[in-house]
Amino acid sequence: MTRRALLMLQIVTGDPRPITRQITDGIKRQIAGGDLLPGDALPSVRGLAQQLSINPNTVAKAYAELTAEGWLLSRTGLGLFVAEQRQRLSDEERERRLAEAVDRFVSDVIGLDYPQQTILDRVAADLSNYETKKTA
Amino acid sequence: MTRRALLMLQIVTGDPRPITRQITDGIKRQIAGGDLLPGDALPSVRGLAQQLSINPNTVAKAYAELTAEGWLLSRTGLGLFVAEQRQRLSDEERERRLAEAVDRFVSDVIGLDYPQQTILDRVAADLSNYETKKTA
Amino acid sequence: MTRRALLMLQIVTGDPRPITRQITDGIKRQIAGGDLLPGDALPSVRGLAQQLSINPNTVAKAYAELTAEGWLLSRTGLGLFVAEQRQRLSDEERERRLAEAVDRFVSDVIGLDYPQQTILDRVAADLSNYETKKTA
Amino acid sequence: MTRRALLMLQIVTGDPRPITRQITDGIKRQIAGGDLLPGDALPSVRGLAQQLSINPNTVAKAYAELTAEGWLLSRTGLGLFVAEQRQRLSDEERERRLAEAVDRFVSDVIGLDYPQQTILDRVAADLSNYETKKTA
DNA sequence: GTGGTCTAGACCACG
DNA sequence: GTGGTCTAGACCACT
Repeated sequence: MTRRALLMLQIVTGDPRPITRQITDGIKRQIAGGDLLPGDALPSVRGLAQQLSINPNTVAKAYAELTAEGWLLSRTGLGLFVAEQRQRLSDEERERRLAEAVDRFVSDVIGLDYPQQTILDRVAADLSNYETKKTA
Repeated sequence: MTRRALLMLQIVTGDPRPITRQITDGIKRQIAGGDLLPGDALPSVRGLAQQLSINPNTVAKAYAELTAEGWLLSRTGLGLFVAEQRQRLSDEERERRLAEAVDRFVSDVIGLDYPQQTILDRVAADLSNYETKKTA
Repeated sequence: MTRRALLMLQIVTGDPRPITRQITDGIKRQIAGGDLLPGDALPSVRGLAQQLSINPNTVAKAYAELTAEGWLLSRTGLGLFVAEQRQRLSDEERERRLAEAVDRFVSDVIGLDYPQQTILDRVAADLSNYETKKTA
Repeated sequence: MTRRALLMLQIVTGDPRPITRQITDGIKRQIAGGDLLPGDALPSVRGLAQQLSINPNTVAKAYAELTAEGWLLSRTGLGLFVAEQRQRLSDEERERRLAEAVDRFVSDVIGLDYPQQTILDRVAADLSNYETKKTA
């Protein structure tokens, strides 16, 4: 039996991230946080597009990216489902991506004049939403 | 007396960041890290463009952004200098930028499957390069 | 100095593969075969679309897939370039993909009534186009 | 005397192949491997559909494809049976299919960075499951 | 009904 | 000039 996910997503027009990114980020977080479990069915492309009042192609693109990255699994005619999570990337690639993300993040927050600890706390707070739920 | 900065900058072709961003990031980090001091003069647009083998327009754009954000100060006829103290952003703007950066960062590293502590350590390590130098 | 690649590609309408796949396959083979070297610039999206008489979006999609898979590197405003090849996938993922490809291939050729050796020779012939050139 | 085949088939949800393809592949392999012999009766459309918990239309479509390709033989009122000998495809068609399969396979495994010999060994191993049984 | 592909054309950021 | 995003609508295969 497959659960049909509700997907609490909302598109924010003022968000600097492109719509596709907002969708992929939202879904990744829900999977990482345990709100979406492997095997769960996602809303249909057309359905989510209507719900968010955006073009179906935009949803399809977001879904395609998540599928390519191994988060989702497409079963033609049936729909899209949350995939079993597995380690797809090599250690070198993971390290490279972490380094890149850290570099970008630090460049972003430099000059905002926040104490280092404040920044770390904020990251930890956001991050811990996922660590804990996944192991629960 | 004004120091004429050397600007140890290099454009990395493999870097996903646009060139403008690479320049602004590099300069911001050098100022935050104390390698560039208030009053130091920056290389001329043409000079830096030649040094980096890129289009002068790109350098000019990077300088313009840094000036707009208060990192640099233009003294007409003399060139650009590191500003005495940066123009403070409003608290709302600072908070907005921090939240956005954290959000993006967490989305980037989710799914890389690193322990939370590892991620925090990496951020702290990069961040502390600047904290310490600034207070020194 | 960057080479601007010629890209001997042609779209075959009778080909069962979608156009996007024909493009990605063709480029992957040229990279794997050493006809395209890291750093080489690819034809522009619009240019290749015109050359192949297809929609620019189709080319863009093919390029985007190759970029996501690490074959190409996008430098906004400059164009797309052949990336340095590195091991992006974990050993488990590589093994999984190989197994899947073998399984599909065998299913495809079963019942064609070719001797096993004939099939292997054909695979070897195609495969060796790339192995040898890469090490050369 | 006709044997009623058991058909050790199972639909794998994680499989990227459409369900119809999973069925046809499975049956073809069992025939090629000698597990299903000419004259053996196949499970009814409804029975197999129920056994696999899938839509009867899907089973019917798979059976229709196999019948069209000469693997199965329909005896009206009695059901479907494994054909005595498959209808031979034209040499041109066989060659076309082999070339297409090889082309696709090589495109799939390029970039996985396996030594050519490893790939060939894997294909040979899978392939020999059928060659040997058929000649035995 | 489902997702996937392709076309067409507009708009934006970067160099 | 470059690629990237989004919209709109047509067509196909699979269930």
